Amino acid sequence: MTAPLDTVFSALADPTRRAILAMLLEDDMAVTDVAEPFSTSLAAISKHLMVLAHAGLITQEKRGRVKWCKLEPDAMRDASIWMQAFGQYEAVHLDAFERFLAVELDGEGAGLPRPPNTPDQSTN
Amino acid sequence: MTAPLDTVFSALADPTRRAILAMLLEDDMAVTDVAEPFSTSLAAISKHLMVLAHAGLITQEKRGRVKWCKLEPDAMRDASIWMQAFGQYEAVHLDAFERFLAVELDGEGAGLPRPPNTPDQSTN
DNA sequence: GTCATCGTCAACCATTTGGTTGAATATGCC
DNA sequence: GGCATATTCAACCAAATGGTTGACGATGAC
Repeated sequence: MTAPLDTVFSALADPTRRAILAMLLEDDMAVTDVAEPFSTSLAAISKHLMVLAHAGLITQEKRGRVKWCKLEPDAMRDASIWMQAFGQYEAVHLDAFERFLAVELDGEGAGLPRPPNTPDQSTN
Repeated sequence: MTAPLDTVFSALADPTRRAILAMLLEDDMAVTDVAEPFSTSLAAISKHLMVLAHAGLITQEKRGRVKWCKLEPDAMRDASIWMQAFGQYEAVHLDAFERFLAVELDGEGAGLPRPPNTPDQSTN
């Protein structure tokens, strides 16, 4: 159950959050340690982490009094695939790509080329 | 001069805007035609188009009294690459996609990103 | 010239977002 | 128990976002 594209893309739209994800690429981290390099308050970072967790981009596990944050790169998969439909393939290749998509994701939520008239996926 | 990741990701965070991009995958469209399938006002769609243009995801050209919108998939490139930096460590699930990629397209340096450590681009 | 069409602008509104501070809740340590 | 550490909660604030409506400037058609 990957988070909706809305949630993932908007989580990624903030530079602080992207920087946090990059930090977590190295290793799991405690909330306090995540916050350390930033000049913003701990509470603000805590909120950012909640946004990331809500998007599925990280998971958090409390061990003792420390809450560990773990990167979940899989959560980017749908968004990444969605983008590649545009970024790498010109319309020529689209048909093949759609076939791929139909198998890989089931349409819902991807909002892809399924012709117009599907302005939205309710999951906001 | 690709738009900063902030701008691109936040442009993509809205379902209406993603739907618009998907429509433009088919063909260039006039503003009025872009707006047609949506229930929101033309002015609202016009704003969305401005956001997309600002992110570089589309370009607009006025011919006569009609303003044509054209998809600019290249603008997603940096964002796409950024995301793939995370995906590459658990490429297992991407196998199918990569096979598709290899067959359908010839790399074009589009290959997977340089290793982590390129968390962000300062250009905000 | 007149009229309809295309699209944006301006003013407004409600909601969300990213930030702050200070208090509160766990939990570990001695 | 008492204190320090780790994290969130609550209340607040300013700015941004997505939407609306009505007026307005261009442009094409007749």
